[in-house]
Amino acid sequence: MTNTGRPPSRPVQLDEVSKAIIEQLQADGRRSYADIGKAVGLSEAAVRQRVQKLTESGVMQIVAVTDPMQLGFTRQAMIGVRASGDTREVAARLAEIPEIDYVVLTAGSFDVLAEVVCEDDAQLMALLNERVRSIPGVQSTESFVYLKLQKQFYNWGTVRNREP
Amino acid sequence: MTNTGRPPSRPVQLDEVSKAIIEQLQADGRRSYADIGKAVGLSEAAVRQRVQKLTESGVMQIVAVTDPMQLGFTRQAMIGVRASGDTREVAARLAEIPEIDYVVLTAGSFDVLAEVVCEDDAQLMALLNERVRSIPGVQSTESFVYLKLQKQFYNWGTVRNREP
DNA sequence: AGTGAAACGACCGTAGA
DNA sequence: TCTACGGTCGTTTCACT
Repeated sequence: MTNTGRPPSRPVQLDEVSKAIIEQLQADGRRSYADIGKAVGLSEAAVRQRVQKLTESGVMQIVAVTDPMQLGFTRQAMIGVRASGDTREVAARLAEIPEIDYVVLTAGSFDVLAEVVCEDDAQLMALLNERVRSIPGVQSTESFVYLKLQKQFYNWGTVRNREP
Repeated sequence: MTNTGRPPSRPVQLDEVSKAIIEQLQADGRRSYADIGKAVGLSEAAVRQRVQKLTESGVMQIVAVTDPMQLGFTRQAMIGVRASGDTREVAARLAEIPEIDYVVLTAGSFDVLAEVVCEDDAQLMALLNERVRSIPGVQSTESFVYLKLQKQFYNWGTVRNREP
């Protein structure tokens, strides 16, 4: 169930049919295997076997996603963090914050990038000052407040953590 | 089907039961309504009605997500873009690039943030120089290569575009 | 790996509290 | 908005290719 995480010994090669199946499920994760079969030219059983293989091998996952905007989280931002010491610890601390839904360690002029989802500016400001900048090792932060999301396509990486 | 996008006239208030249903579907988007009903203490029909309402109103979506690592896309990076002129046009151009899965217009020292998913450094470099930095209006870019994804939780924003 | 068929279980519409 | 129930369709298993 849980994916091992890291590095693919050898990348999984998908044929056109599997890609088509994934596309169907990207449009609607609950589409029936029978419908998908009709769309890609395969029997229901064959589709189901492929989907099972894709999910069990950890290549694909079918999940619910929610719209933060409609739930009242109207303020989003990316926070760039510069840190001293072990940046993994800083990242782990950031990941503990429920309002932060995305944390990645990076090479570049930031050590960590974190995306926050807040209800308003006040919550964002409080979060930044009270819970982000107070983490030991955090030297400075830079915030990029979202104005408009232009494109979003779902991938997932090596870790999939629920909020703590 | 398509969500209107933007600003919630009034945020949707979810009760504990709906939150529990969403949690079930975040763990497994194909879990049956009957199973979910057992978990949250509701009949199958009631669960189905709530899920239908959540999806039709655009609060929730059930989709397949894939793991770029396992598919051979081992290089990911966030690109910060500084641009002159209309940043919306730059964002639109970035969104046309298939390897870019995430584009957001921001207020801050970058005008646009874009996440790229590449197979290797060579592809990333070519992408940056040939297709990003060549976009009219792009003044400078800064790249943050991903070392480790620490946390990821799925939300979706105002736009959900498939690759062009 | 894929197909086909039969048993089972999930899903859907409707009726009623 | 929930439960109850019957009809329909999807899913599962298995034998076969």
